[in-house]
Amino acid sequence: MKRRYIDIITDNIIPSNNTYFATQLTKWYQQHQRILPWRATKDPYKIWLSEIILQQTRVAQGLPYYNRFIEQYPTIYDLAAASETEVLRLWQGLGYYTRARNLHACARTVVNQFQGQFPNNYKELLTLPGIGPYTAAAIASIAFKEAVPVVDGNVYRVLSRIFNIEVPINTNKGKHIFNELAQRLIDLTAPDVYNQAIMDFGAIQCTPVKPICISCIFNTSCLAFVMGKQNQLPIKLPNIKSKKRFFHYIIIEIGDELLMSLRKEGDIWAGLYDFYLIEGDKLNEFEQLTDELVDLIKRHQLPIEKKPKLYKHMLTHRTLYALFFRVVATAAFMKEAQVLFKNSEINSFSPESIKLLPKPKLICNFLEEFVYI
DNA sequence: AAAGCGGGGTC
DNA sequence: GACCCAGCTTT
Repeated sequence: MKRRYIDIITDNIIPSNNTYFATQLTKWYQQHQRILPWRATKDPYKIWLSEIILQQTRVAQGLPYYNRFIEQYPTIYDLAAASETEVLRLWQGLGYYTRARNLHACARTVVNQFQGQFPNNYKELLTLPGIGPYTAAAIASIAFKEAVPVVDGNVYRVLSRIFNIEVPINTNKGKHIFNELAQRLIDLTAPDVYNQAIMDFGAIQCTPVKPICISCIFNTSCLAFVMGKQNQLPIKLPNIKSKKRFFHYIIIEIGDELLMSLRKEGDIWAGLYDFYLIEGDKLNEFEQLTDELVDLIKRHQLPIEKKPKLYKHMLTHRTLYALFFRVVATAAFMKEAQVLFKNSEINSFSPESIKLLPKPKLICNFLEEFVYI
């Protein structure tokens, strides 16, 4: 009988139907598990919400957001009935805002096409917006006890160390091997407990830096620890270098209102509000900016106030440098400026209404520092 | 396969 | 500064 390549590799790591790992892990979990609000329920809505919030996000950072979302939207019907802007405002500060837009879209899909009930299996869950392989496995196993393994950052780390797997985790081959191994290790009778156990184990014991090997239940069988290389695993191909972007914001004041701009899809902060933005390949003074609105401001001879602070805003793969220029508009200026805004969503907002708009952290920082709201 | 997408914590 | 976090989507 022909054996698949993947079986030969994983057979070499661990025989199929091995239960030692799951048994030990579950025993550890019963003593050390974290008490988290989404664990006190089997409501797929709450489990789904927690999983979306926790994508690339630490529990400590996501927890207050989870509580606010449950308070604001106790059921999926409440979430589906909200506006996308309202959902983004509640998501403000958490980052990766596509998650919030997909969260909202998914709620509406479940309400409109699934009668308000989440599909109860991995394959169907995978078709919903914002639900990928990890999240589908988490919901299917935790809410519906389907025996599909979760493979997240914790699982890559725990398995790569215990079984000394040196295949890079951010490659298709790596993903395939870790998935295959995880499928062999999962407790088929309690996949919900097992999946949460391995993630808690990664978060509490087998941490990214300085894992607590001294008290680890696997410290006699963990191949990485035995070889003293737990800090070298998992292997990850190097990330791309961080690129710089240079933002020049023009803040246009009309009376006590400010012009705010709704950011479009296809760039960072889609769906959030900032100011009129001129991007360049370097930082420029106002006079050097080549832009229609700048020309208009010059023609009307409106005074420019350059804010003294240069903002340096670090994202994972971007470093943003931002300068802010303030202009007090006249009626004549605005009449001409409206023409330039015809293809954008730029409107004036009072300080009170600006508070309610979803905004990037950079813009929040600026507004706070210059006491605009 | 590679790139884009946030913000915060930690060393 | 580098790395990581209960990853997903698009190209």
